Amino acid sequence: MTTLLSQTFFARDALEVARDLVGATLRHGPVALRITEVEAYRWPDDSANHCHRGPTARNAPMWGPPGRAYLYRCYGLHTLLNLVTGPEGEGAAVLIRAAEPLEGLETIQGRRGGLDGPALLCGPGRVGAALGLDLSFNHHPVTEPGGLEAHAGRPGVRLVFGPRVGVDYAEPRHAAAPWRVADAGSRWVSHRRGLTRSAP
DNA sequence: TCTACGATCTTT
DNA sequence: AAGATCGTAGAT
Repeated sequence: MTTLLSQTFFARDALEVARDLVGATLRHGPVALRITEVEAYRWPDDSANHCHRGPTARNAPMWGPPGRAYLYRCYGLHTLLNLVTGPEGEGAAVLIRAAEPLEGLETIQGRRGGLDGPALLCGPGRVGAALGLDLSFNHHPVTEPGGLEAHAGRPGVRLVFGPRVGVDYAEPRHAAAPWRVADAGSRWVSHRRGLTRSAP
């Protein structure tokens, strides 16, 4: 049996939540995924964060209560899933970058054109596709039963850290910050290069 | 309104 | 190495 993560769990600094989300489970219908790689988009000092320039229509979910979904469309085709962190009124979230399939493999493969192996779930666009998400999931509470849910996993995962992917537009100190977190022992991790044992 | 482009992935 | 493909931000 598993338990839903609480709103309190998400009401912390994005980096802390990111560390604790690795190993947790995402569920949506027949699909269950074990989170293996995430990135923290922190508040207030993070120029890579979508909220860095203040509220907009797109980033509205990030300013809302913790434990909600923030989805956004990237490059016109990929739907990227974030989980909102920190207290309401602060714009922070954790991007889900990769996961390992636990249940619903056939459903995932159906959504991904029958692919197999880590290519199925390594990369944030693939995670969104595997879970069958779209922008209508914005604001959805993953701390409540029904629809997309986040459940606690087993603690004690060995973690590795590194710079976030695709944030070269940010200030160098933010682009280089080791705010990407992954399961050291998992093969379901994208861009393994750049990850080290040293915590930030 | 208009324009440029992105927290990406696939194919060449 | 480049194309797909569109919502959004920032400019006008």
